Amino acid sequence: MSDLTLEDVARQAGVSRSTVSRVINGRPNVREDVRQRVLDVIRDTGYHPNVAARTLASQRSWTLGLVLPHSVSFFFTDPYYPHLTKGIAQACNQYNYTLALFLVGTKEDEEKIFPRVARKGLLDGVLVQAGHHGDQQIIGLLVDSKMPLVVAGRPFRSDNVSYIDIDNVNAAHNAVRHLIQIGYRRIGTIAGPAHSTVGLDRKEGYLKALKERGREVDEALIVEGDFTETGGYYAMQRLLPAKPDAVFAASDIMAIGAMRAAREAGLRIPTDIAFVGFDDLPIATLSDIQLTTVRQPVVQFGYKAVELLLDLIENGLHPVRRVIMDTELIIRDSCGATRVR
Amino acid sequence: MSDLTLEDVARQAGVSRSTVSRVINGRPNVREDVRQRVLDVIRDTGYHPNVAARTLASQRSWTLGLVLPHSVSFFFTDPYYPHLTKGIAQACNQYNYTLALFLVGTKEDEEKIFPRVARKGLLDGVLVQAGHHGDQQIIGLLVDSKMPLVVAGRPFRSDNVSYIDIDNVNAAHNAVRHLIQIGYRRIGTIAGPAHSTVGLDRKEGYLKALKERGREVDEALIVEGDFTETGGYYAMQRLLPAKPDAVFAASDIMAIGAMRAAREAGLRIPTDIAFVGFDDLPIATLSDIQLTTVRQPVVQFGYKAVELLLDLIENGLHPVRRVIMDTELIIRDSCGATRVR
DNA sequence: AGGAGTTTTGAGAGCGCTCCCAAAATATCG
DNA sequence: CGATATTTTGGGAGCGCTCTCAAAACTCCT
Repeated sequence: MSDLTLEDVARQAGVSRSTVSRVINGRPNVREDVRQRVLDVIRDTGYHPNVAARTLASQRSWTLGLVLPHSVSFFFTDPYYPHLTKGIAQACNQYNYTLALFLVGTKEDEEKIFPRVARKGLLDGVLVQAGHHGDQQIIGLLVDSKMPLVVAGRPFRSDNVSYIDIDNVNAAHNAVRHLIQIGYRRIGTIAGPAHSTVGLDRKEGYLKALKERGREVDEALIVEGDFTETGGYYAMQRLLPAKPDAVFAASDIMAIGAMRAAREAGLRIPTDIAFVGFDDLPIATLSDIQLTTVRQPVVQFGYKAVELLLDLIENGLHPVRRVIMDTELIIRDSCGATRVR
Repeated sequence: MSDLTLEDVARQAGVSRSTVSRVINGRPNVREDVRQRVLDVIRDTGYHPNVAARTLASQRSWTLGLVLPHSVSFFFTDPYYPHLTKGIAQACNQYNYTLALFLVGTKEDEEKIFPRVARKGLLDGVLVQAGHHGDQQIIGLLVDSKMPLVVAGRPFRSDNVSYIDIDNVNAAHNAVRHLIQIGYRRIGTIAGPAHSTVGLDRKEGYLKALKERGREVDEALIVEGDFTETGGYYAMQRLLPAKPDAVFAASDIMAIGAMRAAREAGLRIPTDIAFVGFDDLPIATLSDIQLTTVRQPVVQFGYKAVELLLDLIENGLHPVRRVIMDTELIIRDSCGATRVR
């Protein structure tokens, strides 16, 4: 608790500031007995280096920023984000970094936050959750400032930016192909918003699966949701008149909402209508009917994103890195594959 | 982008470092035209002060820490926490503070995080989400270190610590009284864990309401959940044999789980069994049946917690502050009050 | 115009650390 | 055993800012 300085420790250990600094930073060229003596003093006094001083002198803050742009205001409605945050926080703990969280709520927030984030001195690197048109500004700012940056999710303009993503097209493709194979004829989709790469990619996968089998694409079977439960609910209501016998939702939470709407309309799942979600969050197994869904490794995704960022910090921004993580289709009850058809 | 320093700005504006510093910090005693000149240079150059240097010199980091101890590992299962975080982040943005997030996952995390948090230099103040036995250690550490500290939720030992909470006893009391007034006879509760103050307080409110009406307390009608959906589900299954006609759940998410169990057991809500939750998160209105619940101002709660912390930082740690926020019973369908009985 | 009071300005000393460099101590070898 | 190579150590400058204090520049009186 004492406000000890390096100096104090040095004096007590009978060595110089430099030596203590070496010990603290685990650098070589310190005689073993001296190192031990210093370590003892540090333990006894409960000394901890002053972060600000260290940052100033070394130009390294050991702090990473996580920016959640306004576009992820559904941070609070989609459990995906807490899980992602968990992975990120875990990695930060692991690598002894502090995590600074920037939740952009309003335009004014942006003005306050963006300069802070883009400026050296506070952050060693930044993670941005993106994939939305509106996120281009902060990404551009960060790229220009040469701040080490990893985007979680494919950004719209991805030249010169390192990002980590899953293969959304492929994952969606697999999911829909599965529905086709089971034998569904009228497969609808609740897509994500058109201004998000995730939404676009998953829809593309859906279309790809249909076309591959020579199916005609019925626009009435494609509706857009906003990655919220309520959004899924209303999307489903719009989808209902087109009489789908199966629905691929671009997120679990929308699938949940959609199933609610289906049930309200008197449909039984999966007898009357099948559902496949995306994410495989715990919530997928909590509804009355177990949701078939695309599992993506959310927590590891966050963890990996941090590791990628550290790589950029250590080894330079170029060449730009790309990481694509694997997904897996988890078959449960809601798609009807588990019962005889 | 440039790595400008105060010095550079001063030179360009033809003044001294001190004057620029005054301008930046909005201090008086700068001639208006000089101030303007400096401001212009700052704008033109895009200068931003180096955070580390400022922190070192002023002993103020303009950073607040949010510690989510291991006990809130359900950070990821209960939407309460994201909402709380939102309020906290909003306030930080508002007051120009940076928010550092410490998610304690494991014992090893504690060892890394606790010293970092308790040490001056990184944080100006700390917010701890608590109310769990296991949280006493970090609270004690922080109190000892004289770090400005606000606990969100009543801690077990609250002497010498400033905290913010809602009146859980009273809120639960109201909710259960409401059920009694409607006419339910066998009111059960799914309480929170006994090692949490929230769990204890809400249970106390439940008991208080029963006793007030001279009802006998049937231990079979009291089961414990863990603030997860699954926990609520299993708790309800244990409760079912006792044949309750109404259930007060200590959180919305547990109420959701409990209702799922009730439905599976063939009970209709609220005809056969009524439910009241606690929190009034958006999720309360998303199940097939609208949940009657105790509304607590989660987002404002977080916001207020930050304001309280800033008060401690500005005006000293003593006297210890206590803030209790109001709750409100929101009557919807699940309690059966909206239909004739 | 001169002096007291007030406001504005700048010099300089830190804040607590890192890191370079040279000096001191130790090891190595012919 | 002295000369050279190597390792260990400490001094000092500097990271970019704040803040005190005294000097300089203005006010406002009489």
